[in-house]
Amino acid sequence: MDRLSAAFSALADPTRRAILARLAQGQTHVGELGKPFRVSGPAISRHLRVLENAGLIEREVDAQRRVCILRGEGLAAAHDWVEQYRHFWEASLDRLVELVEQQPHGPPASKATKRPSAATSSSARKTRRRP
Amino acid sequence: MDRLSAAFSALADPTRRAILARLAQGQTHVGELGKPFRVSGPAISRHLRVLENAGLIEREVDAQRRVCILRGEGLAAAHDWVEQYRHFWEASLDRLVELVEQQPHGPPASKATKRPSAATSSSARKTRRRP
DNA sequence: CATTCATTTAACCAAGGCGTTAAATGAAGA
DNA sequence: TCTTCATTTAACGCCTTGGTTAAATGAATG
Repeated sequence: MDRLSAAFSALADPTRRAILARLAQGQTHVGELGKPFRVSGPAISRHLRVLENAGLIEREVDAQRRVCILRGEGLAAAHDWVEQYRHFWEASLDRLVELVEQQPHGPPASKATKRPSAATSSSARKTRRRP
Repeated sequence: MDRLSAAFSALADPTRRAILARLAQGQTHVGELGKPFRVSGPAISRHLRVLENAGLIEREVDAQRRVCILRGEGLAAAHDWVEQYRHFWEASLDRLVELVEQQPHGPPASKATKRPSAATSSSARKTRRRP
């Protein structure tokens, strides 16, 4: 399986995403990682293997414990792939904003009833297009 | 299955990613979409169903043809999730850049042998952190 | 109306994913 | 060394996935 597919596949599981979220706050050992979930040890162990194979985490031996560390680089490829499509959802949000602003009872502090271009109105979103 | 998991799961297949890439250039019908792949019609049909259930595409009926349209908004959640981790891979790239710049035979036009902070050297990457 | 084209549904199979419990491994500590 | 703790491996079951072929559906066309 290619690296990109492996990453997306690993991210498709909520438990694994939660594990990554936990590791984002700092490294921990396997037992600690498994605590929040009502699954057996072996199940956690396999989730970690999946994450490791996808290049999203790394494991280090600390005596009888195995410490897991987030490897953010593994997410870069997935990020870049999705990033290519950013303009598609921003474009449709622009259309939505336009539509709302065209309504007779538009947003309170709105000065214009219709914005001139999609590029300007896309700034309505949290994740902005860079200027 | 939650929406985020569905999106990541849909993206985990190279054929489906290729279909999305094709749709990014414009809408097409099913037959056209399936041409590049050596899989049967039903297989393509099911890939499209997966993409549709994940909210990544939309299908419209055009006589005997079914036209597929990319729905970029479906990628926004996946993007935002991964985006949270951006600082992790940028941080490690910073460390790499630092390491390279510390070498005796560093990059030609380099002025300093060691950069002061991670934030500044992260600009070495294509996908930049916003200021 | 019969045929053909485009696509989906049905039925099936092989492979893989995710969970379990039981057993193996290996370091720490009594 | 014997025991205990932390984790992994092995072996099993179940459900999903991705592919196939054959049949159904439904619009277009002769």
